[in-house]
Amino acid sequence: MTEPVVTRFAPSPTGFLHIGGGRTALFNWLFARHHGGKMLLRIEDTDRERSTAAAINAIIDGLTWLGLAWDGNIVFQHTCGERHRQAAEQLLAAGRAYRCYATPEELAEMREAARREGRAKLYDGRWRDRDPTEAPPGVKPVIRLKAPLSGETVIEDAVQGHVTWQNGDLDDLVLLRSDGTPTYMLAVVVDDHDMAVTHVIRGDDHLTNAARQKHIYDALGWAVPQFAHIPLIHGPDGSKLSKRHGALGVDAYRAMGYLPAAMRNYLVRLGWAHGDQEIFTTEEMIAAFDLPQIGRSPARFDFAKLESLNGHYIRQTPDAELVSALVELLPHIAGGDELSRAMTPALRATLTAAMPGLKERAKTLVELFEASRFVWASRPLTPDDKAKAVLTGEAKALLAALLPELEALSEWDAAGVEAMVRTFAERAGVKLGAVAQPLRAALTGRTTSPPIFDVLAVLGREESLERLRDQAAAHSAA
RNA sequence: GCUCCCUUCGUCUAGCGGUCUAGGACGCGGCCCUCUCAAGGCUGAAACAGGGGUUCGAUUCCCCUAGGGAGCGCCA
Repeated sequence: MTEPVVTRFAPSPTGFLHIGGGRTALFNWLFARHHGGKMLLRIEDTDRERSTAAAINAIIDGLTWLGLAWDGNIVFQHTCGERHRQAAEQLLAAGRAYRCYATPEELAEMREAARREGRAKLYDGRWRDRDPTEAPPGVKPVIRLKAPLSGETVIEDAVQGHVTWQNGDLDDLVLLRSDGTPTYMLAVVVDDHDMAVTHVIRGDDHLTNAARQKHIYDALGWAVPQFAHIPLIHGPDGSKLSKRHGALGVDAYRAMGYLPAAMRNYLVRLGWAHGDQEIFTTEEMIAAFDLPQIGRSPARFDFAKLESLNGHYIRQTPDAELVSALVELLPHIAGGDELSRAMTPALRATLTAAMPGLKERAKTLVELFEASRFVWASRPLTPDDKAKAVLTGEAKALLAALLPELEALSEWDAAGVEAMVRTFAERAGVKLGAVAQPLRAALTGRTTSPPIFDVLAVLGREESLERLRDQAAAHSAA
């Protein structure tokens, strides 16, 4: 029998959920689900300064929005300090660790010398075998691990393969700081062990840490979990994603109008593939996802592809659901409050009716919002420049002639209006476009919109006619 | 500087020694559809970083070079 899979996502609270962290969480989640295991969530909040409640909530919100549910209670690393200290003491007692009294100045010197001489090892081990009675009075020591001096350390990484380090290049890391608090290296190892984590899936910026952490596992006599170091996400220029590339937090993507399903689909395909398949439902992702197919080279973030995927998911989303998503996003969209204020059950119904035409044309919810303007704009409309250009004297004359015929129409639906307008255009000896474009300009104030007969149907008889009358009035006034 | 990792179309990738005249997707060009814009359909341009090996045979295996990335704290 195989042991149950336990993965974990362990972000530090920095104020938002990093998009790369989102992908790491997704991979952990998919792997756990695929194997019927669990994904735990641990907040690495040993840096008490940065770990505000708001920063922690940002992570929780981000994961929730992405639809990645963790199992069990959230573990807050800072609450495990006593256990970490205990582990360090245990190593000290076993002779696998020692107290080091080197001063910051000495460490700086050592670092400098190492760099100058081209050595990888920074700390020279000066307190490793020194008699503790030689300890300088009044200096609070740190506890360092007695790392192996010779041989090599090998990590069998599920993504990176065998990765080998010469132990001569790895030095004695600090386990416990002089103030008695644990370092990240110690805390991670102890927590992953205590949480019974079987698979550590994280960014490959941690790959070198894995070698050091293995030393700690070995000293403690614990089994090393299966590591999987996934390549980082890079910006379009090929360097690690950072502020200068723009959006870093998943909250920013949410505000830009991306759908969680699209984010998941985009993120999972960054560094992972399943043959030629591009579109995955969550179920399909879970079924297909596994570690061996993860690539080893970093992937650049490509907004164009994300947008394309998002457009696909928008088209796929049922109309009422889309309206809900849009309404929820309104507070985060510039100008969104205008629609929020205008919102009524009737408008919501109209908006829903307009969705089939709108969603076909939007790549983000923000675009959907912009394109929906004609639905809720108040009369008289102010046409944009392109629309104004369409409304030539000739066009206005056509609309004026069309108006009474529309007013006389008994049935008001897309097909009926279309049949009528087509006949009208034929009679007038013009192409349908010559009537449709002015109609669009007058009814939406834009030159692009959903099919014009759908617009007429969505707007309804009264609103449509009023907008056309507005136009006629402006025409005769001019 | 040192350690480790990476290298297929512009981008994400398929490929796991012969099936490769290197496939898909996004983006880009053209055509079709068409009331605009999309969507959709068809179609075109576009890549194995370079050099050595190994092999009957390398995109696939090994080495070197070049380029790129990450990590080198009493941060996480």
